[in-house]
Amino acid sequence: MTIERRTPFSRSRRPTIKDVAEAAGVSRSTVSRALTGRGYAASDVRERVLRAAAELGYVPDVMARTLKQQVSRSVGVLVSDLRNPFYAELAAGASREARERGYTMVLADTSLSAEAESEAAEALVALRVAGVVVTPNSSAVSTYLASHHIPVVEVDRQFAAGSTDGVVVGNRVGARTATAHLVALGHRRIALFIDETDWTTGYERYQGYLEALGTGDIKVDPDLVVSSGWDVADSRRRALDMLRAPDRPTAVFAANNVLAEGVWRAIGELGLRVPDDISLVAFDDAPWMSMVSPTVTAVSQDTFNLGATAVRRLDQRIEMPEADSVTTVLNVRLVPRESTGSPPVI
Amino acid sequence: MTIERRTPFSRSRRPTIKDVAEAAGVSRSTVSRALTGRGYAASDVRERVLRAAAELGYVPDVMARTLKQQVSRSVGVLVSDLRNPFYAELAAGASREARERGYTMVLADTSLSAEAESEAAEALVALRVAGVVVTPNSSAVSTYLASHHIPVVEVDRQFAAGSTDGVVVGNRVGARTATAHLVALGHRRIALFIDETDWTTGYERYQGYLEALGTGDIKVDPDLVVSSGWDVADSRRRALDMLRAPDRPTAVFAANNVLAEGVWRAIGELGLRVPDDISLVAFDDAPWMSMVSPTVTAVSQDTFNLGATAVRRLDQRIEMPEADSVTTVLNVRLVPRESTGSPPVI
DNA sequence: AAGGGGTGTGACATCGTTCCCACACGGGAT
DNA sequence: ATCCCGTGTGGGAACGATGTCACACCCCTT
Repeated sequence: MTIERRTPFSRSRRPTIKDVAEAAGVSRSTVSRALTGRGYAASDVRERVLRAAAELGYVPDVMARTLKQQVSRSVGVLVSDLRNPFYAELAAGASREARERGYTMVLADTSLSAEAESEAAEALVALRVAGVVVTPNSSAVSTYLASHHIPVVEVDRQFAAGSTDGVVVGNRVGARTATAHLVALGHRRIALFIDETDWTTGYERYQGYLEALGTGDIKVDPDLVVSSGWDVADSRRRALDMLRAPDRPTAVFAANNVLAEGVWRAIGELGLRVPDDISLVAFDDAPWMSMVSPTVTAVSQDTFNLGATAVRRLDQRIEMPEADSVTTVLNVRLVPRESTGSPPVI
Repeated sequence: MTIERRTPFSRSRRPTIKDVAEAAGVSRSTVSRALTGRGYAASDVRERVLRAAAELGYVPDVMARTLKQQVSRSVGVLVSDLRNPFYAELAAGASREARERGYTMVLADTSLSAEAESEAAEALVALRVAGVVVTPNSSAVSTYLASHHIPVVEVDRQFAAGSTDGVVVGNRVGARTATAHLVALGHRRIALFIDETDWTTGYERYQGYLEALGTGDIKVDPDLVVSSGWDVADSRRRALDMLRAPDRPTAVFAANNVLAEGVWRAIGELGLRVPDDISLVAFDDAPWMSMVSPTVTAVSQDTFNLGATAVRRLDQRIEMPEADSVTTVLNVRLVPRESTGSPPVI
């Protein structure tokens, strides 16, 4: 006679499909069929299985399921900086859409570091995610993930247009509209603050700026185009330098919300009146822009939708891996506010 | 003679440990030992294995590993609303700390909905995460996860203090300090805008408010305590009502950044001068508060650190599941700005 | 009575990894 | 010569779920 001894963990072990099977008095296969709804299961048996599963608090192990099925229901989302409301909102949109489509979202903040980005990408490969949405810092991620046959959607900016899907906004049009708005008000010395012009985002906003100047018959002054760093402090410093000069511009177009904040702070510190002394228009409408006084004219992008659209695109790509890659361009909208007016009369 | 035919997928199949083993001419066991560093492996063999793995672009399958080892290296993070800078920053902190400790982060935005929260919790159980950080909306999540033996850290607010870990800020002290600041300036009609008083956060901020009034020998006027909804619009509406009344308060303490925004907007719309007509102090220092004019006095919490600390706590809990539960209280700091001054003389 | 179809169930291999165990080899001690 | 140890390697059984396949019914038809 043997004494059945429970291990100390038997009570605390997570119930598996086997436990449910025993409780319901059927085989594991039957439990699987009853719970997933694939294959036969008599209604009374199904009933019994469901009850047993509920009683035990059984939750199928996604790991085991994915391992067996070789397809997972989670997506990776890689954003540059959650503290920037732009990325936060984008992530929020991605989160909502992912949830709606039954994906779990693995999110990493890559802090604008290429290293963190690669690390995160590798983790996503290891997790066998079904796809990845990324605001890329280089072409490395897309290439790497592509080599592992993981669908990628680049969002906000593109490094691998043509070979991977992208969801971006009308950067060129937006920048052109913003600059043209200034031109129409009579400005001719219009500065551009921009972080990079290598990425599609920066490049196109730059082009839009140039186009608007061209249309207005304004010669481009290279001194008025500032390639600032990526943080508020740097942008502020550069803005202080520029605005202290005697031949300062009468208007500034800041190519994103961070740069805009730097310029805005510099303007405040120098005691310049907006828009009487200087006009300001920003690309990307951050919450503070409609709260400060005067409010800041901005090109507004539907950032939440940007994230949601990216996940939607990713889902479609997962469904149809072989379809041609698509770049979706979302519209932007100029929101005129108080920070833009006629240039000062000299 | 047979023609070897590659299946269409042979090139695209992800390399497994078996492929590495064959390429290196050793067994799977040896590859595993060489790559993980657990167990013997001659240095030349290790070398060969490493090279083979790199060449094939082999990335171990986390699913399979977790399934075998029964412990995962990912944590779940459940936040209420990524569009609120408070939660975004908290998530950013959690993300950084998770990365540093070698966890991948599964994040879900629960949109303040109990249903989304439960759904997300179930997904996390299915994923067999090692632990969960949550800004809870009810005690349900903690209870549910506890029943599955998944460690939980409640952050910002607590529903299961005593049985689960928590990381919160000094709500009572912060609220008392903020209110006392107003009292010290001479205010006696001080309104409180608060969303809920059922949750620890709201309850304690309320208590702090009461304490400061008590210390200042001020009778509490229930009409001045507004239980507003959770959005800007509602808070604004309530503020408009209150501030239009003839016996309006001379100061408002808004218990979070959303309520503060509503009140701030209402003040602006009514054309009241701050702080001459009315003073405003907020709990939770959102970016806009230091940008608007006049700047807004606020109780600042180190939100990023809140998220980071929560993950750190979770990691410790995962290491020592049986230790007593701990509630960590982070300090807050009153940042006096321009929105608070002496009450108007009647 | 034999056959056949529909219905329902269970055995078992499988996914990719880990890790316990067995074992092989060489050298040193007895 | 035997034993034992240290070093290194491979075999094979798990982990939990799925799904194919075989098969056992029962009822109906011929």
